[in-house]
Amino acid sequence: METIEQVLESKNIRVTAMRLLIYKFLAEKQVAATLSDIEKAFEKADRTTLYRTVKTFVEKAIVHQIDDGTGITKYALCEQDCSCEIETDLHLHFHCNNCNETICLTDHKIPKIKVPDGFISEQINLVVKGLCDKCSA
Amino acid sequence: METIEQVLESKNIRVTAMRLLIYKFLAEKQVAATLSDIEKAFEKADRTTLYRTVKTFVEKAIVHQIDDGTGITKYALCEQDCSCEIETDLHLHFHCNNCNETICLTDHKIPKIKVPDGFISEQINLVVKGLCDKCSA
DNA sequence: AAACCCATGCAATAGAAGTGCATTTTTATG
DNA sequence: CATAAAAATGCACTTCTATTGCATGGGTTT
Ligand SMILES: [Mn+2]
Ligand SMILES: [Mn+2]
Ligand SMILES: [Zn+2]
Ligand SMILES: [Zn+2]
Repeated sequence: METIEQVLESKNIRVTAMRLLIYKFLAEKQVAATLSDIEKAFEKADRTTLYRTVKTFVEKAIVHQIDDGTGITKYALCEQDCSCEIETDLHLHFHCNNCNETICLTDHKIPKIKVPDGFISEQINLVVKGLCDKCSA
Repeated sequence: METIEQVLESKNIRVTAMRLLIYKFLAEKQVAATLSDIEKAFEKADRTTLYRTVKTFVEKAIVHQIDDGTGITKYALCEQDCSCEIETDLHLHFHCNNCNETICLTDHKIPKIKVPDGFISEQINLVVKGLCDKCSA
């Protein structure tokens, strides 16, 4: 089992207190977090620091960025050995219209999508909206 | 062949000069338009009017709203008899990473997506990014 | 003609995202 | 250990999209 420090170092991310805290926050959260969620969790810290920390995580590919259509970017830790870049590895995301939370469905990969002749597919974003398991009962 | 006036009236949208112009603008455009595109096309008109006109069109379901992941909402006329709401009728959208335009692939319906037990799917947003036919050559 | 509804215009606000620069903290180097 | 360099953090400010309140005015209805 890798420690958080090891995860960060393996991606050439300097270990700082703030980064450890944010990583842990994302790891414990079962749903994708907005920057504003992170702000609320760390009120002492400056917004810019949180913003840049998450940005670093995204650039170094330990966090992926989710556009669920709400207009607010969400973030979630990548799975181990995830290759966010590779099209065939991407999972789909579910956004609950009731509780407003967004969940990574890491076991549900995106099916092959056909595009017209002449078009070249590089990335795919697939978001399903509806009711999550907690809200559908 | 329905006139624009008839289209609007059939959806209980009052016909005004502005609305006819915006409808025509969207009809002639081959790609999805941003509010800012519409602004540039009608510099004499107030932004709010354009905003509310498009909003009306969306609410009355003659225009659909596209979130292509750029963070800027795009708009495109619905196909005739389109039912934007119904999951099975939705087409996918293509966003070109080069020319930055977004295109409705109205002939490419979204495949059936499986979600985990307990989740209820109501809408699906599928955006493919890459190179469009004009940019891939 | 009068009353009313609704589209339009203007001004202001909200909210997310991003940037420049000063300061502090960490790391590297002698 | 002392010091210089590099990187992270904090604060202020900006940009850009989206949205709302309120006044005005044109068209519709009675
Ligand atoms: Mn995810
Ligand atoms: Mn479309
Ligand atoms: Zn829910
Ligand atoms: Zn293109």
